[in-house]
Amino acid sequence: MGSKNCMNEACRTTTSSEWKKGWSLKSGGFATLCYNCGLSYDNSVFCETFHFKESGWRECRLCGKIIHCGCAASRYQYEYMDFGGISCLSCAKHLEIQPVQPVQDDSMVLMRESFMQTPGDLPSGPFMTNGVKDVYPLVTENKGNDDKFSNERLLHLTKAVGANDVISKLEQLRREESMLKTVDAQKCMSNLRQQSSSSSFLKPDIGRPKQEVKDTFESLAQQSLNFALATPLGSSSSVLPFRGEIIEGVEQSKSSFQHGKSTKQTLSKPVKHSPAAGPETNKGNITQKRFARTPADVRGRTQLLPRYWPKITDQELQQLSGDLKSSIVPLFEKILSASDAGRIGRLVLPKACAEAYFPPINQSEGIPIRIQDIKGKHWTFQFRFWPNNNSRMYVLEGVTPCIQNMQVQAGDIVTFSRIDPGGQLVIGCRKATNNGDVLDSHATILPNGNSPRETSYSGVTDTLLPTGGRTSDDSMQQSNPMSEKKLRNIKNKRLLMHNDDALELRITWEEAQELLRPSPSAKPTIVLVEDLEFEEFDEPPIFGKRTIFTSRLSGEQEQLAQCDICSKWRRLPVHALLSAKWTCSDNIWDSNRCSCSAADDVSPRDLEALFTCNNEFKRRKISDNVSKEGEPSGLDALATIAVLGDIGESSTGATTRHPRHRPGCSCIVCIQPPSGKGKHEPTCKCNVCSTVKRRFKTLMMRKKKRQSEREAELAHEKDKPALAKICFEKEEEEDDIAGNALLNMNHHQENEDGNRMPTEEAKKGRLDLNCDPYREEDVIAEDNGMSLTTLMNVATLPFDMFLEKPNDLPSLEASMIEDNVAGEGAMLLPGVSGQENNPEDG
DNA sequence: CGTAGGCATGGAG
DNA sequence: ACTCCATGCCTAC
Repeated sequence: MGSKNCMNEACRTTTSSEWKKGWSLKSGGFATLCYNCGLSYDNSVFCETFHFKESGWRECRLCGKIIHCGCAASRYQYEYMDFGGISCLSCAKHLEIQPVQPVQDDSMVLMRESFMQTPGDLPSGPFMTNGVKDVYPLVTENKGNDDKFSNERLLHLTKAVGANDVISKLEQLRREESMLKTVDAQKCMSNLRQQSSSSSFLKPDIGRPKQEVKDTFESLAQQSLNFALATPLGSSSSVLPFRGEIIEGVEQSKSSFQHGKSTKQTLSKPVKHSPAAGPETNKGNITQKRFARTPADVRGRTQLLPRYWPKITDQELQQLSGDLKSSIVPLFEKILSASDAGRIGRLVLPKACAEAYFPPINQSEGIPIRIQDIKGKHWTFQFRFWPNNNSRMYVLEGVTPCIQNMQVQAGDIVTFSRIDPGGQLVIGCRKATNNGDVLDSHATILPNGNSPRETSYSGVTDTLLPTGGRTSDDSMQQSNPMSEKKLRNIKNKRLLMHNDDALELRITWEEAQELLRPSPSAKPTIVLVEDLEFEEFDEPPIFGKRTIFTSRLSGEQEQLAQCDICSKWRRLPVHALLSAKWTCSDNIWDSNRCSCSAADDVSPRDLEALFTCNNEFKRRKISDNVSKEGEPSGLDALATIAVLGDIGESSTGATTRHPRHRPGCSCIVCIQPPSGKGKHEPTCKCNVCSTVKRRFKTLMMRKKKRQSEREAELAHEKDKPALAKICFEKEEEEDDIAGNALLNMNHHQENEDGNRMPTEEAKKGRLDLNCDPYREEDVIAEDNGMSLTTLMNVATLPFDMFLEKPNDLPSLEASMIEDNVAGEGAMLLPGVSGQENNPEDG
């Protein structure tokens, strides 16, 4: 590893032999620690493995950000929330992490700031965010004793907390410090010991060893002291800063509530897709977003999985504190499982939470525990555990009345908080209808405007609801023994949540796809893929303005864009690429409509029709994603979108609707006259026609290519004629099927999967070949996601790029199109005949 | 037989 | 390989 200097100013050990093996790194190998002071000498201290398996991260009470202390976390674990001290995991000795100067008064602030690196200084790595808040690693270099409020310090502060907050933060600091001076720590500790011993559940077990009881008192008092000092600060976080003197050598207790077998630290890697993750989101109105609060004390933080972190908003916390007229410390929360909400009345408590925040129990039967709800009503539960795999499973028994009283059910969230001082536990609830309720969820507004629960949950919520024992389970399993696993999965809360998230993510991604535009400065590189030209960009795409692509009956393409200022809709050329911020003045294509004073290009009536249909389309899109039953293809969707835009010239009222479509529907099906009027001309260049022709052309060319290759192979492999013939015929058959499907406007991904097993129905062209019954993932990805997205992109891109000669299809192929369309080539929309579906008809 | 209590099992991380 | 935990399953009442 070479000779290195220890980063610790007070150590500065320079040696190549005295670095010792530290924590394991995700990338393999180990961090190296200074043998002298234990500090890591390189950035490995910041590796992901480190800072979430170990406890070197804490919340800065200055700026509220998660900050790394720079300590040798493989050896030490924090017990306090200020920067002054850490506790050794092995010997429980309390140590200072900054041995240069004693920590007191103003110097504490100085030290904090000297540790803090500004975001611009951060080395690249996964530690930039932890999914909750910004993460600012600390360095241990001492920047000297310059003025606490020097420009440099202010700059650091500015970068760290945002310019608007600097003044208030400094003022807050001054208040804290003046207040600290008035606090008699000893008296406070004494008082809190009394509170602790009189608390309903903070009483130490009689059977516990004296030392443990003493430790409990010490720790309790320390925690309560921390909180008592922290509460008046009005911090938005739940940190419990400790501002007292760091007492060298004071023996620290282990966790006061840590009972039973000590648990491994389970804090997993950060959830980086948390709604509030990242600097950008942090700059926003963070109080409006539900983000995962770090647990109420360090012990909790190091042991709780992020999914249990309380995600109460500041507003909710304020309200709760106001309602209860107390200071509330959010502890943890849990999404109710079916079992939890079931009538058995047993709420499984996360082990780490139970051991961190509930009183220690040594007997399986546990103890009765009084918990108050947010209305002040008290409930008594039995807090107990079951031995389980050499471990414990903690449960609250008798929760049914409370659960029912709160009107929560499986999937909803129960929260546990603590009133400090006093330690009274508070149970609350939160309905799972909020997008941000689930940690892994994404702040996504579904395209249909519904909440995730209203969409994704529907249909499975019942399964989650209390089923009252195994009777219903049995019946379900008996009725369909093959799907027992699936049923289990559906009932699995975790899976359910993840599925929901995936759905949201997929939809969001699709939507995002629609908004992607090449960077203005990007020069595309043209690459040929299967005879098709694609533009490749070195630069990442940018997000453009959402527009609606339309086509008139004449086949002319256009798109509608809304002005960000006047909200009027403007008709623009289909090739127009708009930036995310777009106004009428940017309308360079129409001099008459380049001002907000110009009349709206689209009448309100047409707009209404447009959005009605657009919503219908999106609703169907989501429905397809959820149920996988409806099978409108991507091309259908594209066609729908395309023709939806005919609002300008073809009012929806003038169309003939298929009886199975709802009134008001003006989708591709409904606007198609049954007599065949209004069909697309053979020379039509609309998105749909172009796509079909292009795809077909590619298919045919590839088929010919394969045929010639096969013929060449056959000529060389005459000893295997039979096998070659079979292979050839199989491919030919697949191509025919693919061709049929393509011509049916229902297959837009060329099928190269030789494993597919065409059925008799498929051979007849009756099946939707998007759905491979042998590959479920194909059904999901291709039918709903990829194909649609692909086509949406196709619709977004200039079509001429792909279509060299739109009308040069061989007459044979053109006739095939017609044959298939007029014949059995039916797109199988549920309940809709193919002829009505097919815009190529004619 | 139905229900509740307690433990076991297995999927997920 | 291990822990956690949702829930299945067995048993006693």
